Amino acid sequence: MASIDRRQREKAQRRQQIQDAASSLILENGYYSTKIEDIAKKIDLTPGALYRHFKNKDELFASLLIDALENLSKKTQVISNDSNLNTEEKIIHYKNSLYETYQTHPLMVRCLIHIQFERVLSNIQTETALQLADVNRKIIDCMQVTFKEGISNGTFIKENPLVYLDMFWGLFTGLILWEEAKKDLNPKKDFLKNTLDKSFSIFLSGIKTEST
Amino acid sequence: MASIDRRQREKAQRRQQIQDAASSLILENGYYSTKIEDIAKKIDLTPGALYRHFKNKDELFASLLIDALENLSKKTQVISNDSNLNTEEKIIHYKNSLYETYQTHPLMVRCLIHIQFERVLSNIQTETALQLADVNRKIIDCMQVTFKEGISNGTFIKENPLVYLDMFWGLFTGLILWEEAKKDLNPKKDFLKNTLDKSFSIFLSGIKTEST
Amino acid sequence: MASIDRRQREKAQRRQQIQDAASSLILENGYYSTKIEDIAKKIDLTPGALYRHFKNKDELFASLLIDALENLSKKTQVISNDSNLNTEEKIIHYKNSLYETYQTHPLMVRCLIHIQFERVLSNIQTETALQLADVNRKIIDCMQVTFKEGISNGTFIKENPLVYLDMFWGLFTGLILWEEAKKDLNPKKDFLKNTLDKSFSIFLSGIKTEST
Amino acid sequence: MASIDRRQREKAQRRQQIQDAASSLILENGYYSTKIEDIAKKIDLTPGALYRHFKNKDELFASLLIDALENLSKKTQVISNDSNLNTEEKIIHYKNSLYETYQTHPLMVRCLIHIQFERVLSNIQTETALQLADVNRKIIDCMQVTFKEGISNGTFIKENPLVYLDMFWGLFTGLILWEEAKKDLNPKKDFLKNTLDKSFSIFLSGIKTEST
DNA sequence: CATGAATGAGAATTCATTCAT
DNA sequence: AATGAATGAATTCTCATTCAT
Repeated sequence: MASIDRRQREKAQRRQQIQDAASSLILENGYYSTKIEDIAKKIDLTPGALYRHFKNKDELFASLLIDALENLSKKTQVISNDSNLNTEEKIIHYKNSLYETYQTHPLMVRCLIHIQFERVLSNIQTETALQLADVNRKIIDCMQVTFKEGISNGTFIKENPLVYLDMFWGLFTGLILWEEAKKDLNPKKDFLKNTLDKSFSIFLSGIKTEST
Repeated sequence: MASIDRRQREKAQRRQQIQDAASSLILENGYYSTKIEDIAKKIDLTPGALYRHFKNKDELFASLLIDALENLSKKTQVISNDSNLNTEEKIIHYKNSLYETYQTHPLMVRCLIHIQFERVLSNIQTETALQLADVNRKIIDCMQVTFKEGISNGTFIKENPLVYLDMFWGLFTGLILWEEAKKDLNPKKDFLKNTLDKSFSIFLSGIKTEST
Repeated sequence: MASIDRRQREKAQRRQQIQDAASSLILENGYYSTKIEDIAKKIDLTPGALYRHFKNKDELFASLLIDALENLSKKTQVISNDSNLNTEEKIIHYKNSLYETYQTHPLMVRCLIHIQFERVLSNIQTETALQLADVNRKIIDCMQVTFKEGISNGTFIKENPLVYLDMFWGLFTGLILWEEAKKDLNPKKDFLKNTLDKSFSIFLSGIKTEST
Repeated sequence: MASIDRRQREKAQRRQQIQDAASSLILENGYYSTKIEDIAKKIDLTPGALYRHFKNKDELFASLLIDALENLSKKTQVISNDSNLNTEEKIIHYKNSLYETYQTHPLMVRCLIHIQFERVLSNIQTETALQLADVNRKIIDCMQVTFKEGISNGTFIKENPLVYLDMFWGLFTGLILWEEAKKDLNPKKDFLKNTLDKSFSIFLSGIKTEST
């Protein structure tokens, strides 16, 4: 029995190993340049072995995305329900969670963009696609509730909460993209955290009512 | 002699035709799904013929990007030097120019993102790469001057002008991405203009000094 | 214009060349042992070139079958409508047509069997599948009419005409299989024609009424 | 000692289990779609374990065939030597034995066809190949004797007995193929027995002399 | 200039078979 | 005896690019 447990643990570890290798290679060389063989080689395996863990390349890539989003989703729920935080603090915590997730799963944004722009991941099972859509929706819903809350309790200027939500996501995604691009040119320094913090502070100061 | 002129004009037209076809196909199917043969077929040409006009696929794609950026660069210069506009108005004009460029060259953002994220266009000549970097820098520089100007004339809160510039670009890029993704889900309505306007208005209200 | 004609002719010739190469290789080595690369090599092409003429391997193989069956279908129609032939003669002509088709398209039976037994050709377009089903049905229908005719005009013993049709086809297919198998062991002599003729003569003598 | 016996019994059972699984999967999905892993999974075994019982895939498949043919061979001998049966009855009993064998070992025909048409089982040991050829020959010989007997005792029209033998086998194999193919289209009813009986009755009535 | 068939260098995926545990 | 992860050799298919006509 214990050995079954160990087997499962080893299997899960191998899966994680593959995901890590894929993740780092995508990050290094980009999505389309990352070949199954490269991933395999990175962890001293043969390409065929990967197919024991993932049905195909797209499923492997989707799994990276799902893991990142699920991680983020959990954090978002906690923040949303935390009665110790006021609305403004929640938004700041959301931003920090996004940043943390990005730090540990830098692929999140990259993958999201690819899925959005390239009709990528065409070879995934319906179940996987649903899983993706589901976790995605959960995060959005959760944040939208907070923006609505802020409007009704007078923290934020009256406006369609969707505009705030869109600006929040757009700002985050765009800054990641932008700073990553700059990092390529000058890899020594990482200005992302600083720019993110300042930008979201401007964002908040732009949507808060006078009284606050 | 006149016939040489005509020939050159025809050649330029052909080039434009190819760019338009490439542009619309990339927009429709994504960057990686757009095949040389598809582009050729779209304008009743053959794959081989494209190579008379562009050295290779990457050069063709780079040319799309350069054209869009040059278009934007010109507009940006004009705004920057327009003494009838105050600083805030200039920012709004920049945003509008970006939006116009995006409307006529929707690939700009898409391409920028690809170049940033995919280390795409690896197969371009040094000259082309320099051209790209150059026009890119011109735009950035121009906008940065305006943000600096706003800080020195008291319109904007004192801050590193690069933060404003980054937020400006990040916000624009991110919103394009975000709204395009949503358009896929619900293609009926296009909320981009509205969200852009409101977001940049929030942005401005967040960076302006009390007195303004 | 003439050159367009020539191009089309050349293209058709190439297509035929591929079909011939595929046909002879399948015959030699069997269906599953026949690789795209072998076919290409046989006519001094590269694998990729085949895909200009056939969407994929299954489509190529299906085309062989369709060509053979269409060939047979035409002959069958002619026989069926030939008022100079009595019913018994028509059956003999059907048999001879089948044999002729088998001689020029030996794959027909082989393919039919594979399709029947192996759920092969899973990768064909709906259109191709319909084409196959259609030509198949035409042949069967045509022959069934003749058997019905024979029963109503008193040539054949009263029986479900489908039984006669099934026996006709079964006998033909089975003998091909059987004699081919024996040819492997002793390739010098070809007994098929003789065995076919005698067997169909026994078949006819078994279904004819006394009076005939 | 008894435990050695038991061990051998268990081993034989395992072997049978594997054969049954293979048999039913080949029948369901076809020869080429049946993977070692599927067979193993079906009886809660692992791929590696199968190799304790069969040297390789081809040997496993050959064993199925040999078993079926040996079963048939025994029945054929009994019929051939049964002095209570006249020649015609023997032929009918052969047909029924074939049908029974087909019912319990439906692979027989399928395998035979594959071996004949696909040069399959290329990976078997000489011994296995000889075994196959041997049991095959036994059956043929046995039936040929009966046809010869029928000719000499005046039951059948004078003809090369090989023609009768070929027609007998061809008819049986062909009908199996044909009816199985039709079963795919309309799985509700099984017309095989009826068509077989009627076809062999026509066969007999075609080869019998007037006097019988 | 244009053609378009052909190339050639991959890339993903499959699977019988092996082997350390 | 059994496990099952891993191998490795195929095999199908793709596509930017070239080149004889």
